[in-house]
Amino acid sequence: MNDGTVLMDSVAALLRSKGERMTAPRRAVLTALSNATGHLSMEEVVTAVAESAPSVHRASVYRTLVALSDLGVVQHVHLGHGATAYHLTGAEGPHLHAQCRRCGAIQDLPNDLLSEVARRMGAAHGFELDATHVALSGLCAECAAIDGDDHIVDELPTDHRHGHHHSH
Amino acid sequence: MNDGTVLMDSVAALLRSKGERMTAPRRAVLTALSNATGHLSMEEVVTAVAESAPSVHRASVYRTLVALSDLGVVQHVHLGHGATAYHLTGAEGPHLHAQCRRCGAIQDLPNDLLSEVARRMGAAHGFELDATHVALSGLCAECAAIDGDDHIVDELPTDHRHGHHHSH
DNA sequence: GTTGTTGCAAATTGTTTGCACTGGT
DNA sequence: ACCAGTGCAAACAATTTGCAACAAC
Repeated sequence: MNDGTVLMDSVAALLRSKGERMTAPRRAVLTALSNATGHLSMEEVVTAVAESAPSVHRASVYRTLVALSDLGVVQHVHLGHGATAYHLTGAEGPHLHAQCRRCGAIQDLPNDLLSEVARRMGAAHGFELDATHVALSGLCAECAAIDGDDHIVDELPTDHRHGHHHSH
Repeated sequence: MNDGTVLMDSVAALLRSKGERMTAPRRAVLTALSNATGHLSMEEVVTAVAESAPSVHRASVYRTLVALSDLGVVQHVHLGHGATAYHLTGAEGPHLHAQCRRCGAIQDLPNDLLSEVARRMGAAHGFELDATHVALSGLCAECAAIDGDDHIVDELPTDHRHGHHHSH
């Protein structure tokens, strides 16, 4: 549990400056995101919010996440499957993400990792890469070791995100 | 319209070797994928299949795509949003994909583009990158030019895939 | 004839929306 | 007091699944 008054106030100001309002659900979402170490899936946000404010409806979490995204306060990262992870902008600075397609663990990566590639893509195809927006896919060290013995999941069981899990 | 007899036969053999069967729906899906120049979304596969075999049910396309993926005959690429694109394995050799988050266009990229990065990730984090499996995100040349003037879509209207569209 | 596969409809899962009401400013 | 934001339920969309009929082998 974090103080978070500063965050709350600055976002409140930002909201008001656009004619929007700071409300309990929005506070709850912000709290959830700021207490989280890393990234949260929709489901995780909903769960976290439910703990601190059970009356907040699922739909409001969706709407809040959109609102805060528009504001630029939260960012989202598309993970391999259909899942999306959310985190406060600048929570830990801009960085890239890689997700293990077997265990679902997310790994943060330095944001300059792809800068050379980005430059090359820009030069060759005019494509302006935004690598922070989608997670790279692959196998984490642990899973790469276990590797081919049992078959690869790819379509994860709909929610292993974050943290390392290893079924065996 | 392509011949495709060779493909059909070899897949049929592969299927039989695993106790599975070559059926009309599967042929239709294979035909759809082999006639396509690039990648097809589920919707596009369904549509293409419907043309050559109207009696084939949506659900069978889903099941077929899974079956053929397990077989290794088709591959899928996760695009920015929840969408997934399918293509025959080796249709045009392994390659990377980048998707414009504004217009949704998909760009193929040489498969060695990330090899240096992959090496670095392997060395530093033990992460075994499989870059062909998820599309990179960014802005294509055209959209980068238009750029910031109207707001970026990101969550695409559920189906601009493939080919360039520019609403204005 | 056996059994993998299909078509269909119903069940899931994930997200959005219309609307009357509540609460921030 | 005004109107953005909320809770709720219903609408949507996308995908999966149980099952009887069917067809590949």
